[in-house]
Amino acid sequence: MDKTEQIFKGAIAAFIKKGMQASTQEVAKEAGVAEVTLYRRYSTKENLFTTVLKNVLEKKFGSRVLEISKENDTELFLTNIIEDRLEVLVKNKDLVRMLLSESLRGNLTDKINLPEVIFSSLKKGLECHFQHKDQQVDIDFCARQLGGVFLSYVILPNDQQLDKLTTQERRDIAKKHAKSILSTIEEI
Amino acid sequence: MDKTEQIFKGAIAAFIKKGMQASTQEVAKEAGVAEVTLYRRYSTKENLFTTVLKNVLEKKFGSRVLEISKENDTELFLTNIIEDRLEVLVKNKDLVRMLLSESLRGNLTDKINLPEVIFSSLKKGLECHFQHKDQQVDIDFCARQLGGVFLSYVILPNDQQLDKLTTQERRDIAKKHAKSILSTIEEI
DNA sequence: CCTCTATGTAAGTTATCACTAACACACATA
DNA sequence: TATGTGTGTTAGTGATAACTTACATAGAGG
Repeated sequence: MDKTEQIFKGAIAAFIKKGMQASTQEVAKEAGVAEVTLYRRYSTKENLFTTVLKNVLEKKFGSRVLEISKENDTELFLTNIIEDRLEVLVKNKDLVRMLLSESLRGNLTDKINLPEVIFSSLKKGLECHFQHKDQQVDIDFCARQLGGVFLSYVILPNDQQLDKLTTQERRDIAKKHAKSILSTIEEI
Repeated sequence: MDKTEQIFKGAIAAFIKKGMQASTQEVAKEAGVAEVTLYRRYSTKENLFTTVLKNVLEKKFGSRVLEISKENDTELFLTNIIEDRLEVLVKNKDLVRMLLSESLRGNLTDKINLPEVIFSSLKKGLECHFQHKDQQVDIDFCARQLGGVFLSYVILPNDQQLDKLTTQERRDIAKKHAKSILSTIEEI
């Protein structure tokens, strides 16, 4: 089996369990690899984690936002973007929570800072959509509302287990949020 | 000066800087107290932190939600609740971010788990308000929307420094969010 | 003056952790 | 066959941290 793959998986597993405080020993154990191998390949623990996280961020959170933003109907566009991102975030809930926890602590560089990444990608999508429609909108406010929706499902308790709902039920929820956000958008 | 006060302040300062990983040495230094004093009083680091945090949560985040929920006009009620909580959260932003970070990591007990505390207190306020009005509303969805607003301002990057706005500007923002939430509430 | 309580100082214990060094082995390629 | 590359094993270093122990001191109340 590919050793790099092995190490990445082990590092993520350890990272999810303990955050950046996960010891290299734990990572090695999870990965089924000698501890010294990690140092030979990545020199330091910090380098190991940033390497792994950059990779994960691209692979698991790769954004379809720009593609979605071509949809011309704003309510549909918002619904799609919420549905899409919500699914990704909730499917990787543990990972997302750890990334949020670490970025709140200021442990992450800009490139692996999830709030930063999400927020700017949302803004780009919104800009693209509304530019297309020649509509002037408070992009920041709108992106903040969208971000708030995601954060609420990742952080607040009691989630009616979003991943256990049917596709249609999830879509209904996304639509409800979309309508709410739409109500604050004023046409010129 | 009161030693207990001193210790609490030092502990919070250290906690804000480093989270629960702050060493007892650092706490002692911040508090201007001998390290061993902390152990004599609180036995363990964990006990020290939970004691301090319970105290802080009551003192700094004490809720006016129930009082506010008596307001009969729903838009006004929502605006007030958003304005009130947003001010508290943003004024203690560093502390809030640390509390969120630690609770995401599962390091906190229920009683000092900020998302838990905020969410349930919001739900209580909403229940109270709508019961009063004999109106049936999806309390969970509504509380989640409110929570999302708060989280978005605490976690997402914000250039427009909420605490630097005038009272009126902040109120306008609260009102905008309130209207958005109101739009999802249907009367019977 | 005596005693009790809260505190400080200083030293030490035990554990963990990031990181290194030395050696051995397996395998591929020249 | 000889050599280099990547890996595992084992041991070790130096730092830090939670927590303890022993002893000295300062102030309050009897």
